[in-house]
Amino acid sequence: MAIAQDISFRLEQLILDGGLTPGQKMPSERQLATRLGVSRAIIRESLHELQGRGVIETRHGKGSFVARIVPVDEGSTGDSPLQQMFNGHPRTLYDLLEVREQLEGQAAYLAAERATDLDLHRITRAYEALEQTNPLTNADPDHSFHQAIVEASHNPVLVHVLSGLKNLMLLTVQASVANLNPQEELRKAISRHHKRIYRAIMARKPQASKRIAMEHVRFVRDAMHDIEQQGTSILRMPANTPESGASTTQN
Amino acid sequence: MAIAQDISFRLEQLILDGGLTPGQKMPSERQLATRLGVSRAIIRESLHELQGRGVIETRHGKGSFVARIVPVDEGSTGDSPLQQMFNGHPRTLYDLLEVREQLEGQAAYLAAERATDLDLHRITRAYEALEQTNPLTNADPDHSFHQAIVEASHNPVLVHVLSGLKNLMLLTVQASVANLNPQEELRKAISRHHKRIYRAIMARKPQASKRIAMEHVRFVRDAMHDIEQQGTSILRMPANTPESGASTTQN
DNA sequence: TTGTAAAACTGGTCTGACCACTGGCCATTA
DNA sequence: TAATGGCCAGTGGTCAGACCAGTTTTACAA
Repeated sequence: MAIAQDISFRLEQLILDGGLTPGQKMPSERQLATRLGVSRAIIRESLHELQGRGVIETRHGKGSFVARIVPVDEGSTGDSPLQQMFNGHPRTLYDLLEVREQLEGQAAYLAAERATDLDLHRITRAYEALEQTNPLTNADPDHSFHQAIVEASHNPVLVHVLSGLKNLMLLTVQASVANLNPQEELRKAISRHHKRIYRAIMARKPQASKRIAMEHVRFVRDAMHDIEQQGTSILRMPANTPESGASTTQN
Repeated sequence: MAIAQDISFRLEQLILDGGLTPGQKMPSERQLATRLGVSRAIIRESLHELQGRGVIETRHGKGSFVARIVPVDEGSTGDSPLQQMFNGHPRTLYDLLEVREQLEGQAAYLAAERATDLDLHRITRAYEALEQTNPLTNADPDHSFHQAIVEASHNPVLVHVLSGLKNLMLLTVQASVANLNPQEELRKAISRHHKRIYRAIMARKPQASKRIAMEHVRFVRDAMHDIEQQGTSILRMPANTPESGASTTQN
């Protein structure tokens, strides 16, 4: 599929399914380009499409904003309490992972329970590809692995929600923390987690799969939390950093 | 006015005023750029906007074509890709509740753990209002109750995701099942659940809150499942159904 | 403390390059 | 002759970097 279409789809999904609320400001075009790993031209084309659909509004020098949707006939609340909560309460990566912990756990559980032979084969292939890469420098195989598991849950809602959260992460994370800090120890721990998750699912042990998957997310969450607390020095990237891979923390 | 907007306006004029008819091919982007005296980037952004409005369609390697369908004028959402996903997918309600089970559980857990005095007060007020209504005929208090709990989790991501799922339910559920079938027994069970959830949160027992909340959702899920199995007659709603209340299974 | 100018954002536009797909032309081949 | 295959020009798709034009924040001078 064309990238621009994919991007506008993801942006719309993000807006509709819980990422951004009406009136809220979207990240700048340059930020979006960086975080989604595409050029600014693509971002602009996608934004124009959403503009055409009335999903967003753009103002020179200020930014793009989610359009206030006037519901069909509802004489509804002008400002949802939700929006207020969001504005004063910047969502954090921590919040995201708190939710993901539950969903990834459930996905692993269902995958262990419902996976077909084809699903297991896909998971295996993704796992093998994963073993040969450094998850901290290249998030793609990592993502594929988790994605395969989620899809094996055979719950489209779960797939959908987790996909939305992943997009949210791309927009939220202020520079990927982990992949700028390729700590060998962290890498090994994550690798160990993957192996355990993989084995539990292949052994069709739902409870174990769930437990391990949740532990995994919690581990990543705690690690990020620690890193954030340690101070900002870690976040400084060298001026000439090659964004090779441009991977974000997939965990 | 921004050039891109001007261009897309002129292009649309061109189409509407008879310059081009539906199905007809438009000049190439490079030609348009030359003739209108702007860069190709602008042309592309304008075309994307028209694309978003459904005025044209673009095919790689071939060109852009005037869309055959006459626009409904309103920026009415045709079919969101999401909705498509759920059309013809009868398991969806079940899938939805499967996900909600996890999230409502987590919300209850966090609420019991993090709720401020104000949060507890809100929950109490919502609960009291709830006690005086029949949740099967009026979903609003029910919704408020659950909403108050979710907000007390102080996790905006959780709030958002659950809000999205609720919207999804409104789109998905073909007629609310439960409230068409006001079975006294069901009503009492749900009421009992609410009381237990309320008490567990007020007592600040995270684990218990989570467990009970999950049981609650699972109960509703199973009930719906049973009802669906019993035959479709229940799902038929009168043609002229007033969506009054439009309450869906809030539980 | 207050004003104002500079700096640091944001979106708007342009350029020129390269990739990927489509369709037609044409030589080779069966 | 008819079918196959490669070549090539045209078209949309994407990218990087540059500069212009509004907006907001910062910092310094009065």
